Amino acid sequence: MNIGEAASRAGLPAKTIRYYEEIGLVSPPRDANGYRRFGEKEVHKLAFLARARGLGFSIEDCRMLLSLYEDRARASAEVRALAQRHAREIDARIAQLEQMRATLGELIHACAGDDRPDCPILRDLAGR
Amino acid sequence: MNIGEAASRAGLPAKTIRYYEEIGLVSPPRDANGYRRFGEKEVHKLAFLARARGLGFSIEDCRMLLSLYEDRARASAEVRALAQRHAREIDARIAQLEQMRATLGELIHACAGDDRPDCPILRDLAGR
DNA sequence: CCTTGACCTTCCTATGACTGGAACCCTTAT
DNA sequence: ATAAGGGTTCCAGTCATAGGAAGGTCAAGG
Repeated sequence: MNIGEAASRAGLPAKTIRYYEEIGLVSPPRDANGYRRFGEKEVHKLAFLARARGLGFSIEDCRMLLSLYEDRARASAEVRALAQRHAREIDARIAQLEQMRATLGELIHACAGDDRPDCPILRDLAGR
Repeated sequence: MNIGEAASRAGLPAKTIRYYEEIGLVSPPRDANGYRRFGEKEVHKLAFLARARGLGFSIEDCRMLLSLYEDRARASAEVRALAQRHAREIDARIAQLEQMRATLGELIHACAGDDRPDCPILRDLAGR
C-alpha cells in the first residue's frame, strides 16, 4: 500500500511518516516509481509509534521502545524502567502546571473583572 | 545598567532579553558604545515578562498583558478574560497529561518488570 | 602602555516534532 | 488530452529560547 493508506491505517499524517523515515524510525522499501511501499509490518510499527507518541514518549524513547519490542529476548524490566521514568516526568509536568493553575486561579478570583481599571492580576505580575 | 545586571535583576538570561528586544517586547536605548542601557522601568518590564512567562503565558499573551498593563484606562475584565482563557488551556493540558499518566500507570502496574520478556506495556503499544 | 579577563555586540546554528507549501512526477478516469 | 488525486523532494516556518564563534569595550593590575 502507498503512504496515504498507511497513514490512515496507522493514524498518522503522511508527512509524519516521511519524517519518521528521515530519522530512521521506519524504512519502507520503494516501488519502481519511487513510491514508498508499506506492508502490514510497517503499518503495525507506525501504529505502535502513534500509540507511544500518544502516551507522550519522546521520539528517542520511541526508538528505544521499538528496539525493545523487536528484541524478543529483552527483559520487561527495561521497558518498565523506561515507562516509569516517563511517568515521573509526566508527574513533574502536571505538578508544575498545577502550581501555575493555582496561582492563576487566585489571581482570577481576586480580579473583579469589570470595567474598572484596577486589576490584581496585572498588579501581581508587576511585582509581588 | 548593562544587560548582565538587568538580566540578574529581572531573573532572565541575557540571551532571552536580546530575543525579547528582537521581537519588540522591550526596546532599551543604546549607549555610545552600542551597549543596551536598562533603567528601572525596563528592568521592571522584564521582571513582569519573567513572571508572566513563569505562569505559562505565551509570548503573544505577554505582549497583550504588557500593553494592557501600560494602558491605565483598560478594563480589568479584559485581563481577567485573557487569564481565564489561559487557565482553561492549562486545565486542558493537565487533563491530557493525567489521562496519559493513568494509562501509563496501569501499564506499569501490569508489567512484572523482571527479567522475563513478556511485557504488557509493549503488548499494549503493539495494538489493543 | 599593555595585557588580562569580564563584559558586551552580532550573526549563525540547533533544538523537538512536526507542518505548510512549491514544484514536479505517476496513475487512472473521462 | 486533460484533469484530479495520488505520490516525490526540498525548503522554510513553528516556539522560545540556548550555544557558540568572532570580535568590540572597559576597568584593573603589572
